Amino acid sequence: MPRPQNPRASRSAALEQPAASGKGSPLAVAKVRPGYQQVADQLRELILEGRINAGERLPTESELTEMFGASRSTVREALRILSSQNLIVTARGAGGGTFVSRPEPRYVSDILEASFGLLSDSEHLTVDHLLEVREILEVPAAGLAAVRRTEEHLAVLRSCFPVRAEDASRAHLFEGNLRFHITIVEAAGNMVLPVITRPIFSVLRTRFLRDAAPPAFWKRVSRDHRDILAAIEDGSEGDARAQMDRHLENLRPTYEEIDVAARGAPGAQGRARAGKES
Amino acid sequence: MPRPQNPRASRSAALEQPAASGKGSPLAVAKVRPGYQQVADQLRELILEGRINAGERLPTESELTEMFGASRSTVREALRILSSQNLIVTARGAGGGTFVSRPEPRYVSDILEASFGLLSDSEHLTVDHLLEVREILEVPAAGLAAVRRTEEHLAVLRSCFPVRAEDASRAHLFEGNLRFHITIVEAAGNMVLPVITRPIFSVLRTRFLRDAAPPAFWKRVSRDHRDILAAIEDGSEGDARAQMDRHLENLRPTYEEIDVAARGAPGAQGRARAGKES
DNA sequence: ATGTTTTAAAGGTCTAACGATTCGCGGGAG
DNA sequence: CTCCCGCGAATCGTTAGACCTTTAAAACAT
Repeated sequence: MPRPQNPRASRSAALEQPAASGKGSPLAVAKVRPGYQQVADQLRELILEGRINAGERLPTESELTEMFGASRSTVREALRILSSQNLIVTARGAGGGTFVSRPEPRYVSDILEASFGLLSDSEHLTVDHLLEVREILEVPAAGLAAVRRTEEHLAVLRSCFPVRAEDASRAHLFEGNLRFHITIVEAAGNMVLPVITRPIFSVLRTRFLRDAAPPAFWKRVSRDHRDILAAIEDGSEGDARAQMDRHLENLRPTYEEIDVAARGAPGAQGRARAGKES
Repeated sequence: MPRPQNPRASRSAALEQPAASGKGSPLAVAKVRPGYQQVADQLRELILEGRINAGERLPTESELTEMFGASRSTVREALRILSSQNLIVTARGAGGGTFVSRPEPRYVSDILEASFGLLSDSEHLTVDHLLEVREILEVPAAGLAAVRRTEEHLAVLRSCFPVRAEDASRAHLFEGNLRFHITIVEAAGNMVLPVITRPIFSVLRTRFLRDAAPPAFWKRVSRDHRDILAAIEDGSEGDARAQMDRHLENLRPTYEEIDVAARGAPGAQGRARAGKES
């Protein structure tokens, strides 16, 4: 292999205005942008400005082709860009077309998860950082949840405990764990919190915890959760914060041990393998 | 206009596995997915799994065409999807090709900003929620910054104050404001914090504050900032938290007044207009 | 009325070029 | 020998046109 590695400039694109005509060199010019980028930028502008409202239909691909003076392929590539940013959805058939998407929080979480996952590989995003963010977010969230939770939230929280010991697989245990914490941040009544918390949770699991925690760990988690739930049931903000804080402190050592072990023993898991496909 | 509105199902796509073969109906089948989605999904998998590392080159479009048994158009649409998720970058010319992108935190912020902006329109994401998240994030961040800040951070923070009164335009004032807060969360030493804080800041400005704040507001901001800076210079975690908390409480009324005013007086600004293009 | 067939609109896919950009190499000028 | 220029190849960017598939609604038959 002849060093493929790093090509030329990074050429950000994606979410930038073509402008950049500000100060600096008096000969500042805009870099050439591919047609599909220009089309995508303009359409995104229209959507973000609210010129086309959620649920409304965009012109057909043929019409866009005419409007922009570009070929259908170019227009379609622009539409793929927008659709992968969840700004539009497409439907085939007679009443079909391209529609401005109603934003769904779940999409944002998915994107964040992919991004954090990559950042945790190459940039300096460590397990400590992620746990720190969990503390920053979930401790206040637990406090708010104690005040704002509904009966439905409490019901879900009570259902997050393993029913029969040893029946639950690791995956199952983690599922309950995830649901417990996500429900709490949802009960805090602020949409932003679950959107951010969920991807951090996922990354912590897939890249760091990796189902390697011992049963004792899950025992402790279960006990902690009971205490947290009790505080939230009581509606005691301070107590809920304290319990959540304690809980997150408790599980930090396990995450760090597993992380260190994974680093020490190479060839353990998934990332950075030299693929040898068929 | 014959009611364009909401087409059929939302058809999430984007970041899902084709699987879904689990429990539920015994006749569970996978929905038909367009070719470009399948190609994008597979390539994304390869990248996220680390089978292809950052900076490495993917096969050329012609090779992918052969590998997937799809036309070049289809492959290219898949590549556009991945590039808009900042997983790849493309370079033209001889040594060119498609390269796995090194993730940059800034991209994540851009995506979050667009997403939060849309959510603040149609979903229940209010100015109160955003301010609440700022408190949750920035109060602990200020505390951490007081402990972890370097001299460089302090230098930047000191440069964020308006030099001459009335010289600074609203945009300029906000720029300094933004830089001050972002620098603090950066000084906290946790990459995740600025990534999340920046888009929240931007959305608060563009959708709620809209440069409508009176000079008295900016006076107060400036005074608060001085107090916060002093606490961070002192290295006093508790003090820094307290000052930041107070600051955010101080500016809440202004945001809310402007928000209410904008709602009360229609036709004020940008979003939700019935477009009438040429 | 109700069920079936036809039709037309729209996105999805394919093919086959040609254009534009960039790197590296080789030849000519100094 | 060195430097510069230009040429060619590799690769993405763009176009044009055709055909397929899906879907809703209109037309038709029962």
